[in-house]
Amino acid sequence: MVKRTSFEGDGCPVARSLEAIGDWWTLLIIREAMLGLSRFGEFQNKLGMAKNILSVRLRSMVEHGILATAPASDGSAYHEYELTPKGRGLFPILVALRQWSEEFDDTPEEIATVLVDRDRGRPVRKLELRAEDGRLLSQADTTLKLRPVRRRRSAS
Amino acid sequence: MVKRTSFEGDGCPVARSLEAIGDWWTLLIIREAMLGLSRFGEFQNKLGMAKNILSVRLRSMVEHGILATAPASDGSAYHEYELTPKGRGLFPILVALRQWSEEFDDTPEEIATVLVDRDRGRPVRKLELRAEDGRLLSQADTTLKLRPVRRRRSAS
DNA sequence: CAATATAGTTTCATAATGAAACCAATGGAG
DNA sequence: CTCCATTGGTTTCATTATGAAACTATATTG
Repeated sequence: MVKRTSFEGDGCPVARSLEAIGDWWTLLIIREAMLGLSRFGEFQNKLGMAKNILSVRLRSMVEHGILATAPASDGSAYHEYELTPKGRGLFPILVALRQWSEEFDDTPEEIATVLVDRDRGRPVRKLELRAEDGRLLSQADTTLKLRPVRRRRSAS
Repeated sequence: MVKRTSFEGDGCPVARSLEAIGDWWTLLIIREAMLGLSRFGEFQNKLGMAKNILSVRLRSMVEHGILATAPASDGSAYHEYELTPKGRGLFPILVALRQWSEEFDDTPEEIATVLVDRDRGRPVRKLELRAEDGRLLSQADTTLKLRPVRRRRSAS
């Protein structure tokens, strides 16, 4: 073993995202950040995780551009962690994970919360994958295509 | 340290799904399974991972009901791993991860593939989250609600 | 100024990961 | 039927990651 294998150079976009968020804690930290938490102690309290691990994770997330540090909004000398647009972009992943649990968990009655539409207070629909023309797609309706290699030209 | 913390009892559905698929390899194995791989050697070859780790992962996925073993379809005495409905249900998560990379990766030109609609061969749209009535929702349009605790009644 | 809270870092033990060697059961060639 | 390669693992061992607890430095509160 040299290192826990890294997927940085991999052409697979799934592998690439796992490189940044594919560990046990990162997505949970993101989830809490989306709910408004921003301070080290808040994360540590809410998640009950070891402080050294939290420290390492937060640093890594900042390096990956998922979180950014900012001076504390309450005027204190401490700083806080806030989601960048890249971090907020993880929302669909959290929703997908949630919906998978809701649909397939053996004991779904233990799930404490429901994601609702703020206006109506009604549960949201399942995530939908659609074709360009709007047709709903399932996995069987999709394929992977090699991305056209866009060669850079000297002029134009 | 006693154990790598488990999220089994947690009420958060995100944590619950991470319990099953929140490690470095599981989702990549799923991805390959969705592309049609089913044999131990195929996974090992394609992913280039250590055999002992693959062995542990496959066993865990079978235990979690994501994969099932079946007699080999080619008539040999070996068996193969195939996705269960629960496993196929992970598709939106893979799509969400892919789209996050596509949108936020620093070097998106390195991404090798595009997910297309099989009929037209055109790239799919971004995953859409909609309200019951069909309105498109962003994170800001949603909230978490406590799930009503459904008490079990003796009769009725 | 003393006490306490915040945000970490350090130290140490244990668990997970990975590479490589090993092994048992097929499957195939002759 | 016999020998050999392939498949599908397990075992062993070294290294890395994780976690609990103690420790520390700075900031805030009384």
